[in-house]
Amino acid sequence: MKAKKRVTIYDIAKKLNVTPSSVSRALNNSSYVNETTKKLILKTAEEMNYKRNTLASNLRRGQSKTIGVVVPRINQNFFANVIAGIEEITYKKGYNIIICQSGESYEKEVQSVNTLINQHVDCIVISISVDTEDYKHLQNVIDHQIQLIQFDRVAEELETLKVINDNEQASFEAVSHMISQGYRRIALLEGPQTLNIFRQRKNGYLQALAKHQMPVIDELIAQNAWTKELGATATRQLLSLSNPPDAIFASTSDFSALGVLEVANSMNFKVPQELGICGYSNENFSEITSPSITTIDQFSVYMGKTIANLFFQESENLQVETIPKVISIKPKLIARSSTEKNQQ
Amino acid sequence: MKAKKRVTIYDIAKKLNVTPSSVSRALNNSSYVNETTKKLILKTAEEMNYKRNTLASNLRRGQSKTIGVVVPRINQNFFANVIAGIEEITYKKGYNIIICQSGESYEKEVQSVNTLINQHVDCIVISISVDTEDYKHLQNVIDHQIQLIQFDRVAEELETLKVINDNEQASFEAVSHMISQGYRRIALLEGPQTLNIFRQRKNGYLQALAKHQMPVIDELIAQNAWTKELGATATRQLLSLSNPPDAIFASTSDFSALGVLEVANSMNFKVPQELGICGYSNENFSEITSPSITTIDQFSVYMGKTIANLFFQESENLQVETIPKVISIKPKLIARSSTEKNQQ
DNA sequence: TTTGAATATGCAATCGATTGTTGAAATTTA
DNA sequence: TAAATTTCAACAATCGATTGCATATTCAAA
Repeated sequence: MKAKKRVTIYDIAKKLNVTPSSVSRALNNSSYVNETTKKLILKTAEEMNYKRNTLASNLRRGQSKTIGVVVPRINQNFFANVIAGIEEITYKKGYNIIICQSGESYEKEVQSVNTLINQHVDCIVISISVDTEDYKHLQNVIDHQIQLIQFDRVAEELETLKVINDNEQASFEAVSHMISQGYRRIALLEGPQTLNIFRQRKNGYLQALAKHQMPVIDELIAQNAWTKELGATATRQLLSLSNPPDAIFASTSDFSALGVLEVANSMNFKVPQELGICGYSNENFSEITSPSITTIDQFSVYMGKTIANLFFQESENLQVETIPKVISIKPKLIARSSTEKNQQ
Repeated sequence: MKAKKRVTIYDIAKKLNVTPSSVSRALNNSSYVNETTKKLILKTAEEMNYKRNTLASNLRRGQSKTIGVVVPRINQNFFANVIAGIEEITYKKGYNIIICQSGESYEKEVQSVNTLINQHVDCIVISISVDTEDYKHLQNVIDHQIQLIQFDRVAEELETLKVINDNEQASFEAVSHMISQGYRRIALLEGPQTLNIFRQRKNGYLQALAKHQMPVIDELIAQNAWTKELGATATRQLLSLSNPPDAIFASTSDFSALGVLEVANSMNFKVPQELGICGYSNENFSEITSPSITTIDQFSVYMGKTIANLFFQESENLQVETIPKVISIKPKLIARSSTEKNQQ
């Protein structure tokens, strides 16, 4: 049994003794077909189990109705949520999304972007990897007239559409909250400063300290503590200082905050009385640790929807050139037990 | 400034005064081109920033080098991990994946599958939604000669490639473990029985009871308790019984197990002494609740890799018809504090 | 009956890349 | 040097759907 060929508009045309043009017009609901023949064609197409070849259609039309998404990892809550949000909107408009993971590698990011350009996607949505330090591949996207939307981790100098969180503000609020709770030696676990989001979060931390006339103590700033393990290691060092911090802001993620909590427990620091903890991202587990962890919600699903809507707005709005636009979503501080020093 | 057209092989051909055929051959590294011209063409293509139009290429070649994936939700740990696993393998082979979410709706699942057929994907990987009760759309995939791989939640009667967990065995082991820990009245939170995985987990539960000559008590089996909220509600009822259970197996997910834990705490049942709890899926939070929750790891990323590898094996193996094949992955029981009755 | 408009359909080019066939030039062999 | 062979490139068809233009048909108005 050899592979049957798929049914094409030619097959339908032949069967009904009309031209492929008419079949195509009928399927696209064009007005230039007789109502009767249109119905007949649609009925026959249905019967013959015809499926349009989107490849051919897109080639002819010069668009693909596809959006490419590049993220470091899809099995990371934040990114999975953003993608879910994007998909929810694009689906309704009949668009598909192609997903690529950069795995935090520059090489793979470039390759992913190239694949998407080859695929003639109508838009590329990207959150860059830690490794990414030059943006030729992104410039390339623009040069190919493909809409580029950066989100969360963005290359600031590139003038593209951006959907971001106001990290600095959120971070500022988190640290201010800790100060108002009575914490006085607040340590910072910072992420790789190549990523703008981590720079912004550090800024927010510094500004909150400044606003409250508190000194910046270098030994309380731990670099590159952006996983649970690295967070734990950094915490071990911090808590071993002769004058240890009374609070730790794990600005990178709730995972590192979790590392902090575990080390604090094992070293017998009482949370939140002797050590306040604040994380970032509102991972689902942060609510159920004991004590529950204060964190920052980024409205990730909403962010995804915003990205998709932005794309559709821009593509309907037929300006010759896109005006670089930045949509900033204000994250929300979620105060929980891990910073309730006052109440104790 | 009007949109520049993209560079095509014709542009390259014209510039170098050769034919498009030669350009194509050079780009595909065919042997029917002179080594010198090949190098020249490749160099020029590079300079002109040429990107192959995959649409045209695929149309001509009759394949798309694309795999479609349909899952209920992508921002659910298990599915996100499976997808990550698939992507890891397909990426290396130069394949793309297109993701669709069914959102547990039959309608949307059918539409997603149709879109993927239209896209001429080479393979469709699917885990069906709760709502799905007929399989015409899947049969349709087969009729279109598209490789179909079902995973996790599968339509058993359809003869396709399948990658599944041995749910029954895992469930059997989990309940046996609880029995060996000394629990005697073990309740079951079951999921919608339309899904095979939930039927299998129930079977495992029943078999474990049977093996240990324990009676099946109807009032200890709670139907449709497959979210955190539903799990909590069911638990409230179970613990209010005149003769409440001394353990609850939340066979649907760790989320419902979490619901159980919270209700147990609020109703002052001591876990694990007075109430044992076992979940399913090994969500990352199950390790850090207090007490930590016993659960079952499904090796989700590995499952994704298995799926992708299976596809490539089958497509290389040029048999005329695929032999329905089922790969079963044995999940692993992870015993934690929530079932440590013995040790207390 | 003729003219004009409206409607419906056919024809053929096009999107960009691939590939089987053919023929010319270059190289090897006799 | 002639014949045989190899190497390389051109030509043209093809994948399936879309669409501008041309033509045919129908019907109504003049």
